[in-house]
Amino acid sequence: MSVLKLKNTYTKSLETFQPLDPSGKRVTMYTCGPTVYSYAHIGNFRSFLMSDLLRRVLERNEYEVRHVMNITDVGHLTEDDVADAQGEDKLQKAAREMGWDPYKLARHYEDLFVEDAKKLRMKNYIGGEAEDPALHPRAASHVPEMLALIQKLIENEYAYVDDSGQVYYDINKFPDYGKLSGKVIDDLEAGSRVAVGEHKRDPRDFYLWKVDAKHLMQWDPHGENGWDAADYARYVELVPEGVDPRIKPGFPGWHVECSAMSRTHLGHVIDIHTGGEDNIFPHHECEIAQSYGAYKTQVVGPHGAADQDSPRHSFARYWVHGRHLLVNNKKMSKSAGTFYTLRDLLDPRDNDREELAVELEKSGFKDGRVPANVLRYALISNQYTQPMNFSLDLLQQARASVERLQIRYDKLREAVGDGTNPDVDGTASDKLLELVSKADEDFDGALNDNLNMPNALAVVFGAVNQLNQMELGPAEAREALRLMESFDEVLDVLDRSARSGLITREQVSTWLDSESLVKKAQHLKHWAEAPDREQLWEMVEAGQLPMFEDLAPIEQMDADTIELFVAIRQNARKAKDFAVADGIRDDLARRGVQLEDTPQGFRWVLG
RNA sequence: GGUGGCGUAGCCAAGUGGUUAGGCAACGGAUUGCAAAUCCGUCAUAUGUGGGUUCGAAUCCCAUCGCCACCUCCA
Repeated sequence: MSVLKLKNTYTKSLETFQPLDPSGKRVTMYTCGPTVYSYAHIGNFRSFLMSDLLRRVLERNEYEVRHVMNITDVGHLTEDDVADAQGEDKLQKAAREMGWDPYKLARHYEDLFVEDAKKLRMKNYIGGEAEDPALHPRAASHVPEMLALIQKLIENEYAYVDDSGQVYYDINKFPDYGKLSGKVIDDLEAGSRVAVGEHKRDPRDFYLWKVDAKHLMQWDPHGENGWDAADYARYVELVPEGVDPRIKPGFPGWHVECSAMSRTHLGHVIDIHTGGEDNIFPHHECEIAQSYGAYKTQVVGPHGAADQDSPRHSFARYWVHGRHLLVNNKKMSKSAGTFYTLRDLLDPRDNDREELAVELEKSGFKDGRVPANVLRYALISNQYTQPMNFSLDLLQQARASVERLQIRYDKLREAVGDGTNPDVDGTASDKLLELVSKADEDFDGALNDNLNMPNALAVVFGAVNQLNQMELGPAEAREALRLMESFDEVLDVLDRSARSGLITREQVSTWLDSESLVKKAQHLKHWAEAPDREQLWEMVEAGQLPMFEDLAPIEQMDADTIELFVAIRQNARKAKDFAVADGIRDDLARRGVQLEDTPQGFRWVLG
């Protein structure tokens, strides 16, 4: 097994990954999650999927990953910046515009986000993990922890309270501020682009606690006003002596939430912290400053004793940042019409994007909708260290790639069968076993090389190509299927249900010669009085096929129905009545069943 | 203005001194009643431009053009 290497933003170098856990098993990972004031867009999801990919690669390396991704539902201002905190809270602004309570708005968009995340197969929202609030902490529910941290900062003299009762971080106390982003802090022109807060000691100081009477989400640090009962009980426990009396009722700064929540749910020092590249400065820089100021968190580098002499004043050992997604090589822009939420692409017509739907239809997307697995593939298909230029072309290519994998997967599944064939338990050829183990290893190698997905996909398609050239027995198919499933543990783009089948020529000729065809016809529910065999043939021969008009919709297409039409079609083919045969195939296709003639028989695929 | 990054065939995208990664598209062939799928082949000895170092450069150096990001809300 190759060794996982990651590009650490902090050191700007490729580092071998080693967890902090002495047993070398457990890995802690924190991702800055969405601010839930609107729909998440595909750029957000590219970033979150990078974290999902990293997590899956860690699991492939047999680590047990505890992945926390927060929900920001308070404190993120419209004009947040390094020097001052002007502007309105993003959530509050959106809530005001919709005439909603900000808590309601946050939960609304959080719920929608979770729906989207599930569709994109983000593992931290699949299964039991989705239900674990500790893995998806909400900022507004962690005000006790944030105030405790703020109090620590004041006690340690890394923060100060101004006349109005607000709290600021004192940048000058932390010389390492700027180490993550590589910024020379003196170069940040003090106050030139932002209004200097009157009460700040240095214009670059950032706020930890803000006082604003107009703000709807408020907490009183010295009483029960604004508190959820359970949170307040925890607060009293966490800060029994109370916080600095000068702090006035208000709300927390954006940066402080991640320091507090990652510590609460993952511990003092964590292994990996991820986010989008825009988070590097100032958000993550501020998180580092806060955690160090309050708890003196520091890490020695991953390379062992040599680093003991120069610990980094960071609470995360590896910082991993994804580059942004662009459209037409520019940032997404609503005014330029290049802004896409996930929903816009999955279901444009339901989201008032008729033009987009038409464009997608032109590109061959059925009903103008992009399947979620195709979007997932597109968003993870290049390396996270490169900006991604999103386009319809990219989506089309992703669709073709996913289809190629799906077709191979389906055929392998058919070859393995339902497990009743005793040959499945046989021994696969050495050649096949070698192919499988090499592909699996190369796939690891590519992913472990800083998540090099293009190389990993080259391995996948190389293996598919080789498999396509081989005649596979059941035992070989079984091994090959395992390989595909192993790839898909990371990619997660395949439909793994039994969605295809093969009807042999022998089966069809049996049906044609027996009453079983009529039985299949009678199976169709809409025939109150099913035709007998003779009537059925009359209909077929007359090319009437009236059953097509009101055939059951796709969800009700089952094996019997498909088999009936395959038999009828085969009869027409034998009679060289290709118009009827092709008509049946086209009709089935419209109902979501692809039919293929192969030397072995007739293959059907749902989808 | 400061800092960082990128320019690889029609498109996407690896490769960071030495045997034309891979995918998509298009076209030709095999197969097929027609399709679909699959295979073989073509596009392809491609690397923004101009120099330099080297036996050898997409890869290193210099210059130059173009694009992007962060520094200001952002994933």
